Amino acid sequence: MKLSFTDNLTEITELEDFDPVKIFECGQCFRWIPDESGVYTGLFRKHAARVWREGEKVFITSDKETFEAVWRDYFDLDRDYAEIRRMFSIDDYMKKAAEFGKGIRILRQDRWEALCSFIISQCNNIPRIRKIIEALCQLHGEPVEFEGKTLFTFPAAEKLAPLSPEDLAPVRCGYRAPYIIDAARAVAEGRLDLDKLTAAGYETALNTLKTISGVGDKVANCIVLFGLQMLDAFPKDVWIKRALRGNYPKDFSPSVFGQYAGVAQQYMFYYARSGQN
DNA sequence: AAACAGGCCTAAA
DNA sequence: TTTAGGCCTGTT
Repeated sequence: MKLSFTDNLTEITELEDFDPVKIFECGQCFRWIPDESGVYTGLFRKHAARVWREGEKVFITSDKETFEAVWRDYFDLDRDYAEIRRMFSIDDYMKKAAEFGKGIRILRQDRWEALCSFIISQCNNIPRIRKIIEALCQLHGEPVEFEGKTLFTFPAAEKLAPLSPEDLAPVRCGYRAPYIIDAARAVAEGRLDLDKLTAAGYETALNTLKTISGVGDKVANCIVLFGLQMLDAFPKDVWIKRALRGNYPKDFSPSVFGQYAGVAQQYMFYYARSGQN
């Protein structure tokens, strides 16, 4: 990976494994929106940017300082995904999935946002998940002025904690409203300290998250993977279950994919959903 | 129109 | 410990 900076633009070259379309559309996040030419706009906390790829170059509208403080970490740029993909040549299906998903990276997302987002994702489809999260941000997030437009941050737990489920009615999240508020209260009151979960280890983190109502095994694994960067977590949604059923023995354990099983999961999810197999 | 969508919760075997 | 039914809402 090679970096060069101008005033408000970071240019990355010599980095094969960075495809904005796959990163933002592979299902790990819901708030990066493309324009008609494939340029994505989004935020991490209060930091907004546009991101796109032209041939061998990746661009992020960010000065050097913000890139080093925010985006380098957010895009997990110090991890070698090409090397990870090589480790997945252990079986034919996974090899194809990793080739197909080449360019995906696991974002280091905000934990609280990941918790809420995957509560919302349950029994839901992606367009509606996006819509609900966007409404939540517009109604309760903080405005951020960016290139002449107003974007909104993901609302802080403290902001949602005092609300009632009825207050969330305009968000149209249905029966998930009390789940979101429960989670917000747990975080705001300090009962759930997301920052301490990483040190607690996988099992403890998973079980702690599952004490929040509306967070079961699948959602908890998503939070652990996308919010806590435990890349061995392997959330099993219906697509993954289908892929496993069709291509692996019944007693198959994702632990054969090792410490990056979660990355394997993401390649597999993206591949399964693409309908290419 | 009825079923389904990146589950979870509760009650009941 | 596993299984069925219900749940908000929007789309097909």
